[in-house]
Amino acid sequence: MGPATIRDVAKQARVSLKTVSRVINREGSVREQTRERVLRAIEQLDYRPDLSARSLRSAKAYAIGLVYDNPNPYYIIAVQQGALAACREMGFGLQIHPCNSRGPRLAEELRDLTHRSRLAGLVLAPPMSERMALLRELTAYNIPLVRIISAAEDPHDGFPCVFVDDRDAAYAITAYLIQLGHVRIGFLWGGKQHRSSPERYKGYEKAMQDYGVPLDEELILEGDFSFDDGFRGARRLLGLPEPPTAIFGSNDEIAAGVLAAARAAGLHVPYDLSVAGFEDSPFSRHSWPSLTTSRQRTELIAEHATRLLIAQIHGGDVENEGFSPELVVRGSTAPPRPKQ
Amino acid sequence: MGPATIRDVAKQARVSLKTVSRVINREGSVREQTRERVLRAIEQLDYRPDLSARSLRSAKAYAIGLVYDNPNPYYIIAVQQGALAACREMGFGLQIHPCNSRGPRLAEELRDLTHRSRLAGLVLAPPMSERMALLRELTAYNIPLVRIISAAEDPHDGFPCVFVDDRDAAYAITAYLIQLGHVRIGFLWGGKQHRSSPERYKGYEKAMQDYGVPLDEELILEGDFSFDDGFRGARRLLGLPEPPTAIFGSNDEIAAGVLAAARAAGLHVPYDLSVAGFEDSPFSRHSWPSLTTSRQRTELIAEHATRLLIAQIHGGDVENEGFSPELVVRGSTAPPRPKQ
DNA sequence: GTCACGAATGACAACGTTGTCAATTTGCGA
DNA sequence: TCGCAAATTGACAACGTTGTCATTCGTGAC
Repeated sequence: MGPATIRDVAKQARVSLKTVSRVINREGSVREQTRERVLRAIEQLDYRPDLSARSLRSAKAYAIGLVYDNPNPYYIIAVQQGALAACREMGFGLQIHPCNSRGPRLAEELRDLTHRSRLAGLVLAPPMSERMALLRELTAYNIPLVRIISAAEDPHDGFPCVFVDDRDAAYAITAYLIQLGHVRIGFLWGGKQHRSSPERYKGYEKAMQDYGVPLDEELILEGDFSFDDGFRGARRLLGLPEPPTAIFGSNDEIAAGVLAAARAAGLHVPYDLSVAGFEDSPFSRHSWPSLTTSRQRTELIAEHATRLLIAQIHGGDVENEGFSPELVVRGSTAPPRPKQ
Repeated sequence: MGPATIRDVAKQARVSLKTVSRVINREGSVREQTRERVLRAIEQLDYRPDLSARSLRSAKAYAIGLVYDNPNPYYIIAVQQGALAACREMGFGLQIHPCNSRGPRLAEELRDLTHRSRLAGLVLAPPMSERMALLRELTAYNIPLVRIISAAEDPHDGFPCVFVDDRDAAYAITAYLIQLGHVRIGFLWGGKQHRSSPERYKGYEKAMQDYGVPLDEELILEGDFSFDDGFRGARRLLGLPEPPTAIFGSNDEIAAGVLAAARAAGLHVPYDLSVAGFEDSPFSRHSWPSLTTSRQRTELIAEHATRLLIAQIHGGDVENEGFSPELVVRGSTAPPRPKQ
């Protein structure tokens, strides 16, 4: 005999199924005395409602999906933690769905997932959250969704989101480097498939322009968020006739690669070269020297996005919300060595 | 009108519900011609069976739970990936369940999870997988489970498992250091709540004994798998009158802390000090110098554990299986500097 | 004591699927 | 052509829950 059912509870408490149901769902219209009898029976039998049966009957869903395609474990774990926190609080389950953002039939895949598992909606992390075509398809399928995206301001494009101002954060880092006295500041791009990459670049560009520092194409290199990109990019920059005195990597992993390249070139960070990253991953704290970077409260952001999704499902008002990363100054940045 | 149901398919194909069900579940006893009509209808209506209804009726579950409490994102992501791979292949869903291994009512928590979400069973990662009391309780609740544990050999204790021979791996690393010529080899423990910690220590101890190298209590320090433990531990060891020429950290994070401490002390790794880690995390590749470590195929191990669980649920024979980590030699180890 | 009315409770159907078992059809030998 | 077993198909109940609606109960006014 498996777990107790509502039927067992009803029998034990000498009430009907429906009354037990009412107690469980706090519907009211149950006398205090009856309620207590039912609660005692639930306690005694260790009864827990079966989510399958419940969502089947009530046509409501009690789980949401978390969709991502991101190689960074720290990011993923933080997003999962945040989403789980919100889910647990709201009594929802969480179904994780790592997937290939370049897959050919992603919309169908997500729809199948949603229907098969009776998901109430989806939280989309970058870069899926930035595919307008995908968003439109999912919306056409009537799937509620909330995006986590990189944007300087509320996009007001009809798709609810939590947006992170990468541009502003990159601006802050660049401005900080400029204020330290740097003029030749290298920039290493992240992956182009993430919208945060151009956003971060725009922040860099804007700060350079605002402070009247000339942009030098030579100091700007493409990449894909990897350690190796940082290593190779830095090696190339440091080999220039007039190398940069500071390098801003689009994430901490790139910056870690830059640190390694600097060390290999015999340069002393931060005195010979300042290095800045982005993300505040443990890398940035444990590297030597520790990295100046930009802290995103990823867990909080994911939690908020999840809450937003659940509110939307409940038919509440849905207000997009923005988060600004904050500058974290550590040991990898210093004024440039005075020219001799 | 929501997603198509089996009823819609039946109507479209002009057959009974049951026949559609038979086609979906490959039960046979359906004429080829009928089968095709049904398949066409399924295709046209984009029908997907509802997992809630299915598991509700068939009393079978189509999802398993993955239970962990581990601060290491790389480990978690790898375990998730492996479990997901097996689940997808077998048509199962995966419910992740990070939890507090020291929680007071863990068994009840897991039972509730299992019942509420109709899970077919649980995959337990360390350290939950090592709590015999917990295992007994779950078994008493009739919850199928498979453990991922650290053990030198099949424990034959009645609880199915996939076991990883940490002891052997630690032996290999220690033996390698000894063969390089090291005699004073420091050992920094991992967290005591993980069985892999004493296992790794035993491997270290056995290698020292086998090679006739005296153990020195002074060189063996406790810790908890963290960067800071590595940093502090190394600082203490390096301050000894007769410091070690090599330090073996119980995981890569500890080893990264050791690297940082060595750098702070002005030592050149590997010439002044050899450092070895454990786990083959990206840390170990991206640190400077890159770390000699031990590679566990975590993803494969988790996939295998999941497969084992599903086989067990299907009532198949369940054979425990062992995995041996392999030694990965990189730049952080070298022969000791000859005494002057 | 009766009546009316709202609160409390219960009977029953339904959600989408599969298990059981009976009904129908098919194929094949006589 | 008929009979019969095997193959194919379908009717119906059931899984555990909640929605709908009817019924019963308790209470206060007359």
